[in-house]
Amino acid sequence: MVPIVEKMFGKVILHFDGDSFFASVEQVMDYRLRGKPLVTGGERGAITSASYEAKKRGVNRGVSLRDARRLCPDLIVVSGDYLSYSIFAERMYAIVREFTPLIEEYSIDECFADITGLDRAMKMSYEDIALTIKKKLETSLGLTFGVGMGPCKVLAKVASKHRKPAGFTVISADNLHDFLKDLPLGKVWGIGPATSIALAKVGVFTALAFAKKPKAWVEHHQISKPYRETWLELQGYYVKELSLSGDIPHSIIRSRTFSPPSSDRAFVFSQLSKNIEAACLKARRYRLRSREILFYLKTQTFTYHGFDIPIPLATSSPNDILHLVKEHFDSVYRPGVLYRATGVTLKMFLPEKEVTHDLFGGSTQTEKSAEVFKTLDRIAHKYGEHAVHLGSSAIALYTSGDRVSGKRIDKTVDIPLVGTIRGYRRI
DNA sequence: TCTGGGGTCCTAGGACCC
DNA sequence: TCTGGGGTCCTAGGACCC
Repeated sequence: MVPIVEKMFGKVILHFDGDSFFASVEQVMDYRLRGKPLVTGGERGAITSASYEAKKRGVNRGVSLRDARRLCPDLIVVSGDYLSYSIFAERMYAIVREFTPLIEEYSIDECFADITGLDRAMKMSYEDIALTIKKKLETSLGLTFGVGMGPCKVLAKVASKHRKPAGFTVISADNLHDFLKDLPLGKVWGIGPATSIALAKVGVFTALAFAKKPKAWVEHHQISKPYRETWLELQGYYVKELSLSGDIPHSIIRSRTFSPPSSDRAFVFSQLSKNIEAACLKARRYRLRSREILFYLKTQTFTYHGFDIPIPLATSSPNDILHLVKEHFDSVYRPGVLYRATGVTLKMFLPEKEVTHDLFGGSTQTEKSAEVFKTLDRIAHKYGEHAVHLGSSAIALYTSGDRVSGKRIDKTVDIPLVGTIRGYRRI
């Protein structure tokens, strides 16, 4: 067999992957849940994470809640508590960061770390370093992690997935071939259903088959950049750089599905308003202002209708944005059409301090708004995210589906700056 | 698979310009 | 009969991820 790599690898990359992360965090936080079959995702009626006790009984992601309860009558279903999960994620990053600053916070339950050269500094083998970090994560957090080590992100990820709970796997030039030879392409990070089908059509089914294709083949088939990078990484080259944290996000998205779907204009607009408030809140947390916004309505048939609006003066105040959205809302909204979700994306960020002031007083208005929202953010911090909200978000906040809970809502589509104090949120 | 929510990145092709 | 050619910028939308 022809080796697919001739030279030894240059980089040492680790991938950490929390096992059944959400379900495990729930069990750490509440001892009564330990040792019991548990799933999270109750808030959406579908499983997002299953504990090992549940998995043993055949309850997994993809199984409907109804089937899950049939398989496992004593199943415990909880709603996702994403605030707690992200606190555990922060702790995970912090522990890995004690060993190296070169860490990519990839997702709420995963990260990559570059430990190249650390063997000399720590006077340990790379394997021992990986196991040391793994142990520290597990004892500090009370969770187990799958850990993979390889010369690049793609192979580190293949490795961490290899043995499921609490595994540690190393991929090196010696065993690369064995790991890839039976690995279906669709299981490789970055290769999804569309590309799997396309490659199957030209006779490529496994990761190894793809990795071994010559350059001429890759060029001839016009493989696009992300897949060329994957092709190289499967051979053991380091191509996909870690994106180190501290970078500002490229976009902030907020969307929410509502049930039942609605064609009520005021209701749909209000949902959008609520999303805009939430997106702006996050932008302010990063001290960013946006210069472009995209809003969309999603119909019951899963088609999206959106509108892109440039923002003349960078802002993170929802009332500024809502006035723009209001102008264009009716070029997207169609009476009688049933909508199931709205969403908003803030893009083109500028750090707060770099916002330029124009000559016509526009920026002073924006600055006043910004001051108001600074105060509101302090209130929100104390009383909960939607304690104070825009009038235009009221319907969404007080309505669940078509039923209005509590007081009567005035169904106007307007944007008064400040709404009502909504009351305390229980923590 | 009758389908949450939050992201990133890439490419084709049109608009515009000289 | 074949209408110049080339560059840059921008946007929509696809594909993928957890």
